[in-house]
Amino acid sequence: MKKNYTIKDIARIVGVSKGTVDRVIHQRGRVSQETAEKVKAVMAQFEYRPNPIAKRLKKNTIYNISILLPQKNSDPYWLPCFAAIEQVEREYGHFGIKLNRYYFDPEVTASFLSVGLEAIASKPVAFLMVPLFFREAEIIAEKCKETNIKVATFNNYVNQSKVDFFIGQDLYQSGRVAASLFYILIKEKANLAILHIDESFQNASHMQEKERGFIDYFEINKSKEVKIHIHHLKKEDGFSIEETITNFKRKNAYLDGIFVTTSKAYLLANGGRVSSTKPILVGYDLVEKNIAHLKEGNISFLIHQDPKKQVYLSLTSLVEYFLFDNPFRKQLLLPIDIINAENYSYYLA
Amino acid sequence: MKKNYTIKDIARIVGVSKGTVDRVIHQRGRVSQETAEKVKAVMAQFEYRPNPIAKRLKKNTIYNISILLPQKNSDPYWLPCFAAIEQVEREYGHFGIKLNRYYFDPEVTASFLSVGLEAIASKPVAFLMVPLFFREAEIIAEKCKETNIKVATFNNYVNQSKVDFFIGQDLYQSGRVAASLFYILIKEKANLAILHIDESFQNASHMQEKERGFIDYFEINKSKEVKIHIHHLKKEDGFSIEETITNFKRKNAYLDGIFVTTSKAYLLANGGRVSSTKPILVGYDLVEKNIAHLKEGNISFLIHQDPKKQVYLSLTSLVEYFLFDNPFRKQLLLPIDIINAENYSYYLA
DNA sequence: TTGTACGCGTTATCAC
DNA sequence: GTGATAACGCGTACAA
Repeated sequence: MKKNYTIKDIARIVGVSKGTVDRVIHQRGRVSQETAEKVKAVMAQFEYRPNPIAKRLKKNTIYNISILLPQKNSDPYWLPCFAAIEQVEREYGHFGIKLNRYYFDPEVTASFLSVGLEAIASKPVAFLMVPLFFREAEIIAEKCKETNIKVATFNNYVNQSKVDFFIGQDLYQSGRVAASLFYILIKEKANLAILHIDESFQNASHMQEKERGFIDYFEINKSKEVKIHIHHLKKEDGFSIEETITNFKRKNAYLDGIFVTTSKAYLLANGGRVSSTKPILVGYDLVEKNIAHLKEGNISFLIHQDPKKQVYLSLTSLVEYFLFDNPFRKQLLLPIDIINAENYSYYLA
Repeated sequence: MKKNYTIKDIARIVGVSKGTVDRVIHQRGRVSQETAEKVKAVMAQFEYRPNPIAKRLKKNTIYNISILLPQKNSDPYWLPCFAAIEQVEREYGHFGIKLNRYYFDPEVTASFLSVGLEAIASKPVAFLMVPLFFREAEIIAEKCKETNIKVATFNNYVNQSKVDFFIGQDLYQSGRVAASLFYILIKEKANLAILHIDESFQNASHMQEKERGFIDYFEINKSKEVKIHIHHLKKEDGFSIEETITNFKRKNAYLDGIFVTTSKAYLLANGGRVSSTKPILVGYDLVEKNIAHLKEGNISFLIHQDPKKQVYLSLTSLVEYFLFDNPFRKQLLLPIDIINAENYSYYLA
């Protein structure tokens, strides 16, 4: 049953005033050698820890954090992020944490850069972004470093030396997880495809890592005979993305399984079947359309990247650092959640 | 850019003193009708929320919470719980939260009851337990209700009307998840066993729920021909548990897969193979021995019940209730995490 | 019915 | 070098 010793307790025990103890704690000098020693000894003895509550009350400063996100009407993958931001606002608003949202158009590279620069123009203490465009992200990160703004990133890799914090998944390993699922889903022989569907922007390294992990897994586990085909799919001129997909399926009807490395697995699950046996589908992300097909049995597994948790943890890491001096890890890798029709509901919202 | 309005701001705007505003907030009366109205209006307009920091500093009370857990040298499943307790202590210690640990011997029913009663004798504001013995747990819960102690439970069900809070998994659904994994692991025809291994105490309903979910899944998904055998296994007199298991395997060598409903799947994975084809194993919990067999390929999947998260969330729910009046849900069901050799590492510690 | 003053623990300023 | 004191926002006892 330990009491929390206060600065007052320490002062009383040593026989000095609070002011003196405070000067020792904050090393402001103007304290004699011997009293300083005595104060330090007593603090150590009673395990004095400054009360962060009182500290906060006294300081009473506002910490502005800017957040750069894709605008709401873009990919629904980002939707849960907004809830995380609101949650942090609720939990830490009274600690002086203010979150300022900035939105860019994920179809337009220039928008990312300009809105990003706008976001840091107000000199927040920290800046959180999803670095969809790594070149531009680095430019912004460098600007932040110049002006002493902590830079946090989530979901997409960017050169680690440029940023203070990254949270996301190990993409190589998530490719392996996908492969391990296919491994039990397929028969002794199978034709599998890795399908990179990318409607708008480039995210090459992202996909490459998943591809590498997927291939590696089957290099190591050779007891089934697997042929892996790699495809990049973009919306073809004059065709809708759905038509492009249908075209792909027609041309590749021999495939037993398709690993979709983006959140677009539902596009493959959609529409009329071309071959009599549907290919096995494994994809990413619990967006509404994917969930629907998961329930129907058209998609076997989804890998959950938990964007909400990514945002929540990046923000709370920063917040606790500013409020309570809690150091944060430079990098956090979230679990690679395996989702099927029986357990998906617990991961929503 | 909203400011956090304080009681002083409100008082100044309305043109009264802080005291008056405070009386309105806490409905202590002794305020004229019209000033009360005016104050309420202004509070609503500026979205006044009392500052929980200042509140806490002023109140300066200590909240004792007692926790009843199995002693450390029992099932390693409980180990992560201790880390969760320490984390809550670190995060909330300065908010006046004190956690008091009490340990019972899970082999001895009477120990659960006596230590449990001891834990609540000191009149904590809340009591958290893992109700391994539901009869005794109810007795303790009733005692708590009499003395106005909030009762929280985790991991094991107990009559919900007796307790204020439960966190755990939907066991029926976890049985279904296990079944859905077997469904893709097996061939067109299979003999499966549900194996309840229970070395010491009874936990009948716990296992029954998992069993029900497992069977239901195959009732619904009939496209594979599955025969399900149900076995209860206890240490036989004169034999070690390992010998009992070996004996079981010999007698049931025809099984294609075994669903172990406790954390003891490693016992089945251990030892010499009896039949030439090993049965597929799916079990529960990331205890060290299970993980080892998961890596080796002897266990296909484990379902993670996240005891650490269970304890962390039960405690923070209680804590936030006492500190900040945050209401808590009576029941929280955690995700049913699907773990295999490729993703287990992210769920440890 | 209303206003004032004090204290919670910390920090910072000011006077000795 | 050191101690006394004000202030952060809130709750409350007490004075008016």
